[in-house]
Amino acid sequence: MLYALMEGRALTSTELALVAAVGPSTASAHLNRLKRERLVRVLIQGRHRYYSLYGAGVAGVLESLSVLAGRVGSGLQTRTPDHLRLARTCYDHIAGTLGVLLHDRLLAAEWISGGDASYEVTVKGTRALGALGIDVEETRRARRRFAFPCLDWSERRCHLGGAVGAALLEALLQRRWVTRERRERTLSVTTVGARELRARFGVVLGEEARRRGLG
Amino acid sequence: MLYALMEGRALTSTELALVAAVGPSTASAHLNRLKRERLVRVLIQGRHRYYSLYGAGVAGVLESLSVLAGRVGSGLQTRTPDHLRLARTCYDHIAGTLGVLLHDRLLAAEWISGGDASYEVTVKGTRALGALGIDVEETRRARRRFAFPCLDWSERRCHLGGAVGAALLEALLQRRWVTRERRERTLSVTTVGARELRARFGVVLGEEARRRGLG
DNA sequence: TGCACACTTCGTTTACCATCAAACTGTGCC
DNA sequence: GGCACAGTTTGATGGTAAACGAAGTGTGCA
Repeated sequence: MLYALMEGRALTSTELALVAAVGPSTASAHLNRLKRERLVRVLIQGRHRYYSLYGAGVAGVLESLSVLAGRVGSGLQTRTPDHLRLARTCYDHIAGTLGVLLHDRLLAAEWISGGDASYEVTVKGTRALGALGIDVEETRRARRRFAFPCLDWSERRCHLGGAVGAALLEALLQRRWVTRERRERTLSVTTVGARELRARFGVVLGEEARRRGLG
Repeated sequence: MLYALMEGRALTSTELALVAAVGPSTASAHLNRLKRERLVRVLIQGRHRYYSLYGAGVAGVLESLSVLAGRVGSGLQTRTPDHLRLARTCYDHIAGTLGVLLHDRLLAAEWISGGDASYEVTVKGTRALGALGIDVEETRRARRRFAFPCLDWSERRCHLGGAVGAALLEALLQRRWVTRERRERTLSVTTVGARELRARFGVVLGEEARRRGLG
């Protein structure tokens, strides 16, 4: 949860529960404790509770801890379960190997452009996404960040976040190119999905075909 | 155990068991885990196993954690041994009461200026430090942070970190105004040092004269 | 007014981890 | 060789904390 908050955005308790892959009641207990110990602060707005890191000090410690864990573990730090590494959701968009590959292809094909803090969707991209049933102009009107590079936890590279990323996930789910696993953030790529992703995006998930059987 | 090792001395597993108030077998289990995770290293000498922190990174994280906990814990935090409180090194610069006092004097005398994230050395400061044998321009070329306020673990106030801080410690050691204690991060102020620090910086370590005898 | 939603509180269960005693390994010393 | 010491390994035990479901509170929207 704390690392999720490192991105700077304030997250609701439900979102944090998803991130941590625990139930809402469990998340609530944890967040209460974190609040009591002054590691997070909470902003109540209507029926939402927005949690964020308490201050720069906390962020600093987390940063130094992660550096230590990274430098230290040498081998064993990337102990992310395989099913989560391959394809999963990050909030409401696609993360994991699949997310990163898609992101890179979108950039290479010039569907999106820019970088750093935010992306734009090109004319070419608008047309191509339209063909997938995504209305980019409508997406643009959502009251949230439009498109941005979101650092991938397991891959340490970027995938596509924001309203466009969410719309893309929606579209892939709609067409059943990917499906959600129950009670997990894990995504499965279907047989059709694997073919289409390869045809349309040039994305090949080598290990995917094998693993999908395992669930 | 880790905080006990923060003093710099290598401790045996029995000593660490005493510190943690657990049985030797429990301590052994914990130390094994810490070793596996590269938080401590062990040096086997005869039938003794000397444990010490794995590196500066670990010490840094512990330091920052304790600072954070200090803000948090409210009551019970300042149980720092006196010899460490007075004067010690923090990586390669001066910390403890002496470090904080020096820092405050440097600011007040306008040898350094700025604050927050980093300091500059003023013209006046460049001249004054030059008189101590410190070439500020050369220091500036070091590939590291130049000068910054470093939060002091025991004092909860800032001392001077970075290349300038390191150069200052070097200069004081060179002139034997302070000396290193064996196997510790503790620093001792010599008789000459006490006089000079008072004359040149207006720094008075009231308790120092008394304590220095104890070593 | 009523329902959906966000989130919390409560009570229970379960799994895990810390701890210890006892037995074992290895070193040093007489 | 034998004893004392330093430390580890093993197996058993108990306490605790993490997790969940169910029920409750409060907010927003139709």
